[in-house]
Amino acid sequence: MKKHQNITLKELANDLGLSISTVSRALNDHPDISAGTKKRVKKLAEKYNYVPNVLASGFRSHRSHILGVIVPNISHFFTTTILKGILEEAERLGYRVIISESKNDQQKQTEMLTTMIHFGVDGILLALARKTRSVDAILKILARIPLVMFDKVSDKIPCTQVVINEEEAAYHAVEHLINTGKRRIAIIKETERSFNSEKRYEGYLRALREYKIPIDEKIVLSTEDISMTKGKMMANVLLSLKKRPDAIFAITDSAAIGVIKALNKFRVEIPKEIAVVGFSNSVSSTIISPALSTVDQPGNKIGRTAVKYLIDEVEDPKEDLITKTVEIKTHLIVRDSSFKA
Amino acid sequence: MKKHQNITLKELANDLGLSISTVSRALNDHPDISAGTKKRVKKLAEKYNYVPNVLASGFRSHRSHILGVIVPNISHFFTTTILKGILEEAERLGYRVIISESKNDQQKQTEMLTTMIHFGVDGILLALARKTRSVDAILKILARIPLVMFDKVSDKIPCTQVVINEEEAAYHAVEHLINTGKRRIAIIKETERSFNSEKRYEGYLRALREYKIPIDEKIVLSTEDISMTKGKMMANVLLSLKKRPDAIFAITDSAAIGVIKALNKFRVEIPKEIAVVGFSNSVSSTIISPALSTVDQPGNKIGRTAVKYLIDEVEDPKEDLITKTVEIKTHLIVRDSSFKA
DNA sequence: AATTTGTATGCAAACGTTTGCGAAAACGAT
DNA sequence: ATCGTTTTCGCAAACGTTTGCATACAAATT
Repeated sequence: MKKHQNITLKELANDLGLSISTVSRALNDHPDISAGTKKRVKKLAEKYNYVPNVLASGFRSHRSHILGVIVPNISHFFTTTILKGILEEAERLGYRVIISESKNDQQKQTEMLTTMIHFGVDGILLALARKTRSVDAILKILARIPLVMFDKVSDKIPCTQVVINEEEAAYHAVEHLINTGKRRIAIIKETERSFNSEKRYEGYLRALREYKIPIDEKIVLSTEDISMTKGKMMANVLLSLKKRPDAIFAITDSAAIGVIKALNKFRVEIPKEIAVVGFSNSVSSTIISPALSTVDQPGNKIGRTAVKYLIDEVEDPKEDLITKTVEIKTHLIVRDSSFKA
Repeated sequence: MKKHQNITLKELANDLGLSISTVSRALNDHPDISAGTKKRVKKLAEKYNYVPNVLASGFRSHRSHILGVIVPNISHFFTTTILKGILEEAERLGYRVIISESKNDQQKQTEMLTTMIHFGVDGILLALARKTRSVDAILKILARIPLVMFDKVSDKIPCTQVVINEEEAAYHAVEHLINTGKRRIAIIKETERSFNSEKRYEGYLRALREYKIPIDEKIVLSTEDISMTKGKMMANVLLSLKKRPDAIFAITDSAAIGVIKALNKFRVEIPKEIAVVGFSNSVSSTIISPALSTVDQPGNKIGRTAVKYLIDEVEDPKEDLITKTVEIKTHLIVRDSSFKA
């Protein structure tokens, strides 16, 4: 017999000789209830190990205390660090988290958004699927429940967004290469209209501009579905150039690792001939040899702050939409694939 | 005004001139309702885009359609592949999944189990925290709601368990080394009473026994909190031996990678002098050079089957506890760290 | 003493669904 | 025509909580 034999408000009330409503209010610290009864009630509740039936109270008060999270791919290390942060903070604040993977499929993403609403989540955390063309569906969601975006965001959606300082991070990565004497710095970025890629490219451009290094289109490479394999391919392209670069900035660790593999294959000395810098500080960046210099993104903090802002909104809903961007600081980790300072 | 203006059963009933109960039953395919009305009801429900209020129905029927998952660490690649499988299968069957991390902390684990119950999950999927000494708390949970364990299990808990054929997988890994001519095969395993480690060790022993290779305690190494660093340390130990091994089987990819790093450092030729085989087929196994031979564990399948069995139990609860072990087949992936067949 | 104000508690409705039971309608068999 | 069956449906209770309103009593004001 698997029974929910949890004690209920009614039983507490009976035991105390009080009404259900008084007990309920006492437990919720309602100002109408005297300090004495509150204490009495809470003590007994404690003793009987009373926990409110979440389903019932959620049903009644339209609050499930569940947050929905949608990410493109749960397997990316960086994503898991964010999820860790989300889980920790949510649990700390008494919320549970349901997670879904959009697999970078826009349709799946909108589907998940609506089913999450139907499941009664109190708010949604969203990292946009790549190739999200239309944000209409998301705007509709936004009109119904609190939404906070993180990592993969869009400026077309008026909500609070928690991101890293992509542009600045990239700027510092490139600046680091410049500081170690590199002057012909290639970049490997994404073709598709990716928010993150664009920002990082901007940082790259600004660094070159500020250090008065001319921009050479020949070593600005773009690829779609950036990956290790694509990194290898792009490295091959760069190696075949008459004027080879002396450094490569890949906007993704996986691509950077592909680059290193290609350079290793052709016995190019890293970082002497060509230095390499990646982005994300994935586990693999310390596995590859030479170890990859990369930008560390504090995923945990991103997750925590995203949750914090979301719950703020859940518990104190605003009438109007506000666009707020919270930038989390990153920092560069210099390893053997580029010179130490 | 963020309102839930979802259509309800009542409104449907009014529109159709039927009672709420009839509409409810029609939508749930109750045999009492005629085919005609069912069709009528479903059509209108479709038209109005009716979705049952999950909170309400959950409250009433004691079914939340939410599954709880507890894993030690969400950041392990293998874990994320399992989670992927869990998410896919659960969503396919109309369930949501809430995930928690025990961080290998037994107390946290029991805490999470109870809060999950209080949150009204229909069933729980559990991968045991390392160092779970007492299973009492889990047995209590088991008495209340369906529980299925996976990956990290314990034979002290009478429930269905979905695992890989640890022993056989290890056997084949070692057999492979033997087939490539290796005769002095070291193993790096865990000290603590880890179910997985024990099983893999048994497989190692059986392989040696069956191929009549004597077991040398000197090259059976144990460590706690097995990791890359520990792998390096163990490799150093093995290299300092008078009679070095000609192969190392690490029961974990991370340890195996540590081994490779150490061997590389001392310019030991892999696999000629010493071959290395790991376990898990993590992403890093293709990043390290030489690429690591390892046992691939089909995480996705593990997740899917675990969910399947759990939902089976949820939807058709059994009176008695049954211990059933489901073994998912693995297969060895041979890469450059050992000889190709 | 009468009235007002304030404090502390209880009553009962409501949230949307499921479900046991009863009743009406339709049908068949006698 | 009568009775029994079966089919199809509605009534109403129940799940545990929250909350607007009413009530009771005490304290304070006039």
